[in-house]
Amino acid sequence: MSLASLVRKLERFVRLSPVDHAILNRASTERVRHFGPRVDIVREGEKPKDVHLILSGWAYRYKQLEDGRRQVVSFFLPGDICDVNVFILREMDHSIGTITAVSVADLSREFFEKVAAGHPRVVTAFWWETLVNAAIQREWTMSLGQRTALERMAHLLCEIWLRLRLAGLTQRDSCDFPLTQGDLADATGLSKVHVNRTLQELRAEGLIVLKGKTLAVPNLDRLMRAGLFNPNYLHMDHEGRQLDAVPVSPDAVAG
Amino acid sequence: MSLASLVRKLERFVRLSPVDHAILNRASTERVRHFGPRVDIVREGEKPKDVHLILSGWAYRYKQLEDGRRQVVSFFLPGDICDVNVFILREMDHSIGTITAVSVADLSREFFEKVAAGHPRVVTAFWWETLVNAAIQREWTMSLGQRTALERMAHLLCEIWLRLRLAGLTQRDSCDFPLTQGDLADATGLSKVHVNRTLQELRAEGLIVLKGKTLAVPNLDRLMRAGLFNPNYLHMDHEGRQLDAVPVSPDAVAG
DNA sequence: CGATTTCAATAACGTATGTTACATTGCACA
DNA sequence: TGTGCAATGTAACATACGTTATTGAAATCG
Repeated sequence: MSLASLVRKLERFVRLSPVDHAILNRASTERVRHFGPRVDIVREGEKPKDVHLILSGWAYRYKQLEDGRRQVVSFFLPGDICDVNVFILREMDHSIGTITAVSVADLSREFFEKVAAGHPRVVTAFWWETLVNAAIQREWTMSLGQRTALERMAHLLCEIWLRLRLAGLTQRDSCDFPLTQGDLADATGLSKVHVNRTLQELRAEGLIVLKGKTLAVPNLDRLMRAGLFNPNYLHMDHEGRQLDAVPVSPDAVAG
Repeated sequence: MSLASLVRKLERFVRLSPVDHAILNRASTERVRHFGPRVDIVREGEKPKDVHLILSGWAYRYKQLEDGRRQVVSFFLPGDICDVNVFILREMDHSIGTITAVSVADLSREFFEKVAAGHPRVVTAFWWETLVNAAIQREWTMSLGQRTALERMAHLLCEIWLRLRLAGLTQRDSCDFPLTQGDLADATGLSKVHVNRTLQELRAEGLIVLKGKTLAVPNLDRLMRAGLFNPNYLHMDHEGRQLDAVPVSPDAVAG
């Protein structure tokens, strides 16, 4: 229920001024909405009105075919911005639904205009967010096209783990993990049964401990190897760090 | 070898002023490079320097696993811009290679700064380009995760067809089509053999005529139905058309 | 313009993953 | 504090697609 995750994430990449912080803070407290778990925030076909900033909880973006086949195309974790500047499009080409209870800040067109006019660092940070999201989507294409079920699952878990860590939402080697096997099936393009088999296999190899709604990753390196995971696409490091002398936090990502 | 395709595409979405035209024209003639077919323009791991505008020819973006598995994650057709503002990232997470001979205009950081400062219509147009590319990537995720081989292939062909048409590169019901079955395999996540089988099936049903390096689509509607193709994700129509009274060209997309 | 490589086509066979069905566990809510 | 529904787990069986191999047809090139 705060913008801490967003700021933590962006500041790894760009140094934000006090004024930048102020405008972000204002935007993320002005119009906040709360949703229960498993409800739609936005539906395909609607006119996009605001950009959504996830303050807390997990959500996903999904698409559906007429016959019901459903694909989760991305996950939204706290600190994620759904689609910078979507409102320039006439209608949504996908839906956004919640997984857990979610708090969302609605960011208006005017907010982005203000940012564009007077907050170049925030503009850069939002471009970074946009480019990283595009890179993630490409990596999913790679996963679905080339990785085996086991690799795909391991890869997805690595990605979520690192994104959560960047947002400050992991403890030691464990994290909250509200996704059901059905969710994982829709995201990986596998059947629920095969997701179950695949998770069993990852468990058997000691790569994950997944029980209830918590995930533990005892050895991230091994899980990364199992998923042929190369973190470069998350672009978690950046030149700007040196240029602007942003302090590098101790749990900087391996890579 | 011209920016006609880019302008044609963007103007369907946003009305550009003479000054906008001028800056685009200048940028696309200042630093032009020519490449032969089947060569890399950019390699994964490199520092991104310029943004590439494809003036002529076909290219693709691809990623590769250490063991050689390769996925084409997008195609670039004339008028496409590779990644608006990539240079803010430290290194490329994918490679870009040519399919045919290709002419590329290199767009500098300074160009984008100039655009941001004084050409709001172009800014909007570039955001549109960015958002549509993201939507295309999501649709590929959908295809790879949920569509069968036949649907996937039909869908891809529809997409390419419509994008070519938007760029003004189709004649009646046919177009240039330089992709090999190997390229299609890398893009659809299928094996070359199965791509062949799938194309045979599409041919047998009269949905495509593909021979040499030309593709004909005798009945786009039928091909779209075979691919469960919904063109909304290409966002080829827009509110701005009414607002700015941009003339709608006669071959406006169905859907 | 013949040599060489790439591309397309087809067949036989193998397998990763899907499907259906049902049992078990866990958790929300009465 | 059960009771019902969702989520997980497992087995038996089915299939869409992959793999390997071979051939012919087109490009490409010396």
